[in-house]
Amino acid sequence: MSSEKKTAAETPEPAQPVRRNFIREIIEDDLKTNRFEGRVHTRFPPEPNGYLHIGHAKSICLNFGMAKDYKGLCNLRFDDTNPSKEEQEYVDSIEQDVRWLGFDWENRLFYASDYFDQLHDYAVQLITKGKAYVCDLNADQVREHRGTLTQPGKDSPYRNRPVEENLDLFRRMREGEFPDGTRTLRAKIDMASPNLNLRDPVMYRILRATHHRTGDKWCIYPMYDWAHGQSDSLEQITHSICTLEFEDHRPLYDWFVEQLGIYHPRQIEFARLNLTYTVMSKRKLLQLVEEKHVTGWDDPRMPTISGLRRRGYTPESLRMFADRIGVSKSESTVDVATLEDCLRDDLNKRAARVMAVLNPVKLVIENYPDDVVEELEAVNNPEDPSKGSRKVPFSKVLYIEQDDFRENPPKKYFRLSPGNEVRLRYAYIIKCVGVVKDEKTGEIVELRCTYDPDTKSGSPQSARKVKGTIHWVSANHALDAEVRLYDRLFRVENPEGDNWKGLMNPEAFKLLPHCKLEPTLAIAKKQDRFQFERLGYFCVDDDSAPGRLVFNRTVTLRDTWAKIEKS
RNA sequence: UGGGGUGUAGCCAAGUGGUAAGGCAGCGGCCUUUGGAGCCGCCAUUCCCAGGUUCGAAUCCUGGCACCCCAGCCA
Repeated sequence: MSSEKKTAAETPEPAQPVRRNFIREIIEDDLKTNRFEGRVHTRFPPEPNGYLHIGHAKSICLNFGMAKDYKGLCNLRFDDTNPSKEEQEYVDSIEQDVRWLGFDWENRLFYASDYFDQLHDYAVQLITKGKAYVCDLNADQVREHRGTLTQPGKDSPYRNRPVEENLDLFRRMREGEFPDGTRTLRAKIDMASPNLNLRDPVMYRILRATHHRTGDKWCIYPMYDWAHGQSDSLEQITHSICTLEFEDHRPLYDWFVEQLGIYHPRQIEFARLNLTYTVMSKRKLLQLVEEKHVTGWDDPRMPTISGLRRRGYTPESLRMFADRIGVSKSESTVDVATLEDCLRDDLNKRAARVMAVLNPVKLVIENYPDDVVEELEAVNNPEDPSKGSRKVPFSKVLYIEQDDFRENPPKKYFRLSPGNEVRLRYAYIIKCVGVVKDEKTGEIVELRCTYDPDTKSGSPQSARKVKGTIHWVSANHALDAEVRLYDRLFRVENPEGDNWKGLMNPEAFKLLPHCKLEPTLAIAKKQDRFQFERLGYFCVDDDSAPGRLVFNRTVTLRDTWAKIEKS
């Protein structure tokens, strides 16, 4: 975004007509009433305790997207207040993922830990005002005093310590005089509040853990509620967008900034994303990784951004998805078909078409000369003529897909069967005249066909129509490749309950070690994406190397035949 | 049975007192040298339920019901 363009007074109307949502309404209202001097400044605040998933992508698109649409800014801030769970590996992956998604925080990369000193000073201020106290209760005792959902809590016996004593104790907490968990600093609010977050919430706990950025400087660490709002305030955030479960925390968020008398951002909550056939909680994703149910955070079956990237999803398709599903406050589970459609929509326009045979069966054209190789013209992308065409070698011996031949074809089967004709894409119409089987297993090992030389694609006499067109590769020219077929991680829409791991889809990964590809693919580079005609979209996997090609299936094409056959 | 939220089609989601957008899925059809793509059509007499206000209610009022979140020194 260029920095020169902001005429402060003009209404920062979104450039394109965009989908309305309640957050835009709030922002536009705040702009109208000049609540934040016409500024819009958001932030994406991940905790670096795991890899980002597609639910985070929704939040990233929302936060960066709102900032962009209203000519504002969006910060990246790591919420790193719990060193026992956070690691540098995670911050690195998060930065990479946000960037890959297409967003830029420019020079505004922050950490809650940047504010540890300031937060400490703020805490001293609250103590001095009599609004916070050091509590000697241990965790169990604090719980006992908290009361229940229906019963008020009891005041801590340490609640009314003199300010001087609190100041002294807090200093000694910070200096490491007390063991972990023996004391906390608590806000003095209301132990009888119906909102449990207001029953004297803990602000600091004693925790001896090495922080990935501050090392061993601190042995007390701020809690989320104490750190988050103040960080927002320090960064002059206008709209602090978070998920629904923090709605109950908003009174506390507001209470802290008001007691401190500092700049007051506005917290807005929206519903987190759920997707069918997968799990989204960080806890469960971590478990899948640690227990080796998947190969890692970037396993192509994972709903993580790195998994989707490796699977072959594009940033564009993920942004399109975020846009399509919208933002609201009602709990929702989006059909994964919506995601898949976004990918197809994007790649249909961009991905080069190519022919690949995943489950090959040999096909011999009996009346085709033994030693001839024709170079046939094939269109690279019918949706985009500017992508031109390429030459594909054709010869007497080919491979076709096992699925494209049926000895006993069902009704409406348009592909090859004994005595039937089919077009070989970009080549000739052929007829099946024989089937060679393995004597022992009965398995079909070879199809014998004849071709009609008058039907060459593009030739004037090629107008003859047949019902089906199938893809093929020339056996002598084919490249060998490994193809990894991926599908939904779980067998059921909503994998819940204690047995959720038992609901995993054993078919989510299938290895095809010997697929046959047209020779064009020899130059495919990592992350290149293609449409394998009639099959789906595929990308070159990170494991791929020259001479050892590895492709991942990102998503299949829509398959009308599969539907017909099912019914 | 405390507090905070949410209920519009199979799944998302607009709608802000004037007569139910859009997308996904599904279903028909056209077209097609990808059973792809594209195109056309269908898909809520009704908005959780019941009353009420109004000429007029998904929108306002009253009373119910259902579901989600909160009792970490996690975020």
